[in-house]
Amino acid sequence: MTDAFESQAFSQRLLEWFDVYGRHDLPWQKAINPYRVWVSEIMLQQTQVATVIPYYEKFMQRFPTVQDLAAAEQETVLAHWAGLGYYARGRNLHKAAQLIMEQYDGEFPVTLEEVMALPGIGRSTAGAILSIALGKRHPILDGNVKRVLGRFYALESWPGEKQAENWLWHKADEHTPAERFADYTQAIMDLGATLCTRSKPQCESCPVAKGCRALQIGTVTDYPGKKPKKEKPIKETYLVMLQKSDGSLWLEERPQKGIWGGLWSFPELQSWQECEDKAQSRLGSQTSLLKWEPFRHTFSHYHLDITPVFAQQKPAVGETEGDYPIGGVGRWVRLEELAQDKIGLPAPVQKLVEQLQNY
DNA sequence: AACTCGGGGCC
DNA sequence: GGCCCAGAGTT
Repeated sequence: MTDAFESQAFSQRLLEWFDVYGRHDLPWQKAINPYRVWVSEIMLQQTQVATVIPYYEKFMQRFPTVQDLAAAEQETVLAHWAGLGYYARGRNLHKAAQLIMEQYDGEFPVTLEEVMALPGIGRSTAGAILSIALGKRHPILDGNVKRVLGRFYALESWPGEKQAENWLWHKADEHTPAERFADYTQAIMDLGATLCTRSKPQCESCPVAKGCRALQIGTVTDYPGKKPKKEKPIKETYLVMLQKSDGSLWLEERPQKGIWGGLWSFPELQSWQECEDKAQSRLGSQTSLLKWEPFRHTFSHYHLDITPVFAQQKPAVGETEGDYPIGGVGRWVRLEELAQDKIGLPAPVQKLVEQLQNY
């Protein structure tokens, strides 16, 4: 059997399966246009469909067009992103919207090079947008495609290796048909998301089971090869909750780079001494500091052991009630307002807010 | 090629 | 608690 024939059989069987069993009712499959598809593709990066749907609905309601998104404040955009993670996606989406307004007069670009030049869009996302929304033939290579093809060919390498990735791109292109590539793009992602899943794949229902080398070998989940693992380092930090005698809490906007970039948070400090200094400068000397039970927040690449510190200002005679302004971007916010989910807060901070409510 | 960004699902 | 997910940007 030649490779050309195999490829055609692969896409044909996949498309026939997609027509019957594929997902055709996802929110971004309605009223298809480049903007709607683009937003969905960005939200779906490293994030599952079920998680994305409510965020997508709210986002599109607030920013129905690329014009609306470009005109919004970054803070507003990030507030709609809060809880989705990878906040650079939200910042890049906003930046790219403004770029599209300025450079393309609001019309989404149509070439692979132009689309890939937009912040937050790599080769795979560009291919998905161009094929689904603009009817152009481009392969994609996301996590689903890597898994499906990695199994179909019993790839022993980890797809993160450059050689393996190049080889997969070649196969992805080879399998992309000359017609119906928008449907094909959806089809291979649907297969990976519903049948060819990471664990417990349903090979008995798979349209390309015949020809799947991993299935022939027997242990499908052994393919493609796994990422070599390494130890996560442990870092320690303090989150200090400064509360004025009127009950309001001090928030600071985090720098764009680094964890929780652009989100509002309690000040993050490296030592107890810094917490004391911070409390002194913002709340004055009549302040009691209380260490709360430390807890762990784990990122993909390190553990962060957080010690919450509660600094409460006592109203005292001879001490002014106002704050003691020292440099730094921040503001006082009432607890009720904080708990209303209006401001995008990092998960550990949100958790502390809940504890403060019950305090 | 390795590291940086995460919340959530799933086992 | 580890691994993985509709990845891309930076170093």
